Amino acid sequence: MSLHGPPLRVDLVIFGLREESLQVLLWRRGDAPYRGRWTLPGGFVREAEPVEEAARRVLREKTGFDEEVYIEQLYTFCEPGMDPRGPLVSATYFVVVSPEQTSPDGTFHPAKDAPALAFHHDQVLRKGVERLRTKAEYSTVPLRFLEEPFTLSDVQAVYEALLDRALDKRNFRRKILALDALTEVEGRRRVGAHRPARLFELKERTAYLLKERGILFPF
Amino acid sequence: MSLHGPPLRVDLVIFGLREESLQVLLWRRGDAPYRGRWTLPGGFVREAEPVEEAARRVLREKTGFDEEVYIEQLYTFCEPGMDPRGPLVSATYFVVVSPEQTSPDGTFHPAKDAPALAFHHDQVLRKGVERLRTKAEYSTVPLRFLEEPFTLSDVQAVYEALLDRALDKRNFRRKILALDALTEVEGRRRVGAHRPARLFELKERTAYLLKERGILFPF
DNA sequence: CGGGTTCGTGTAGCATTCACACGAACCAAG
DNA sequence: CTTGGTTCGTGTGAATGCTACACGAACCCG
Repeated sequence: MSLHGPPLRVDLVIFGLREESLQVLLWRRGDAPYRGRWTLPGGFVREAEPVEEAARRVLREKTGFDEEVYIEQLYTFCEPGMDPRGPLVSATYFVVVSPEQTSPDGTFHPAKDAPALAFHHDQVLRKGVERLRTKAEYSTVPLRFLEEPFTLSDVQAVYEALLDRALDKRNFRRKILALDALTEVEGRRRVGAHRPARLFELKERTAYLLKERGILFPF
Repeated sequence: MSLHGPPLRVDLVIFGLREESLQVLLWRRGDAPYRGRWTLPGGFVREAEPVEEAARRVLREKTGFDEEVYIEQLYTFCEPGMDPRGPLVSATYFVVVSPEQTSPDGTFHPAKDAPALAFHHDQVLRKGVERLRTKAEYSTVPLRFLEEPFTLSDVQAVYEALLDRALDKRNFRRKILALDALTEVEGRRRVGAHRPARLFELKERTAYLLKERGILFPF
């Protein structure tokens, strides 16, 4: 029974959508070990700081994203050998940002064929991708990739990117509207010489899980 | 950036099924603080010990359960004030045991209307119950409540207990068998003056999640 | 005012889900 | 050995939900 434990870190898997492709925010390490390798953004938890708060702080400090993001705990890693410098506890968080939230110092990489990461971060990224995929099937979390207001075509594009297949337009709309998670707002979006599109917002930013026979996909 | 972090513990939510009611294993604290209050079983992680290994060790040492149980990480808690003695990281695990695995030193309590727990353990228990409920809908984890071999009526009883409602016998059997997760084994179970029941085992103990349109319930 | 492109909408066939009832197997007791 | 009581084990039809599919509407630009 120890009076203190290993150093406690938070590491973040930050997902964004750029040009219809799922991307993850990476940093390049400046120091040894793993100098020059890519890592997930992260940092140490301060004394008497709640972990989740630390995660939000790191998000703010290291990426410039504001607090209007979706964040949830992903998994906690602690195995000797994770970091050559010594034992470590790494609490990881899963973050979804919209393109509006910019000015990260890191750079976004496509989530498939991301480069090999330092430390245990490959493992973390894999877990994040897996989590995102299940969220895409059962929840409205993917809507957090969008800035409000958005069109139904925007929404469909998000789900198609995450599920990596085309979806039928009419069926998709029926389904997503049946969730009763969107509200139509005033105005239309007009772009190019096309019919303008209706605009929507999330009804409640908190209701993410679809209870009650709420399996969204498959189609 | 600290050279060490707060002490690291594991705390366990251990579920069992007794007489068709979901129960959770609790200990009574002998020392201050919270002397005499109920807690989840747990313990500190040793130096250079992987957390999951610590969880299995605690499970073994404090409850006598063998390693043939279902265990997965639940959530990691770390907020100042969780423990009056000081800061702490509590990695929690979710465990399902069958009635066969006995000789715990703690005692089982019904999961609904469990007594108020010490520390942050009420929070942990709530999270565990919630996790179990979703597992009951999407996975075969509930089968781990049973000892093998079991009858289909046993299986139905487990799901009915977890979902807290009656299920139709014929539909249930069709559905559970369609998962192709069970294998029939030799022999019958005969009990009382009744028609004997066929016996089954889990086909693979590792395949828990139902992919591919695998929503088990609702009916 | 005509062409090009995206937006927005209904239906019919098919598959899945649900509701529902009764004979079979067994043991115990008479 | 027959009867009674209880659990085991099984099929079908109706309703619901899912999927596949095509075309007019709205707009801007040239």
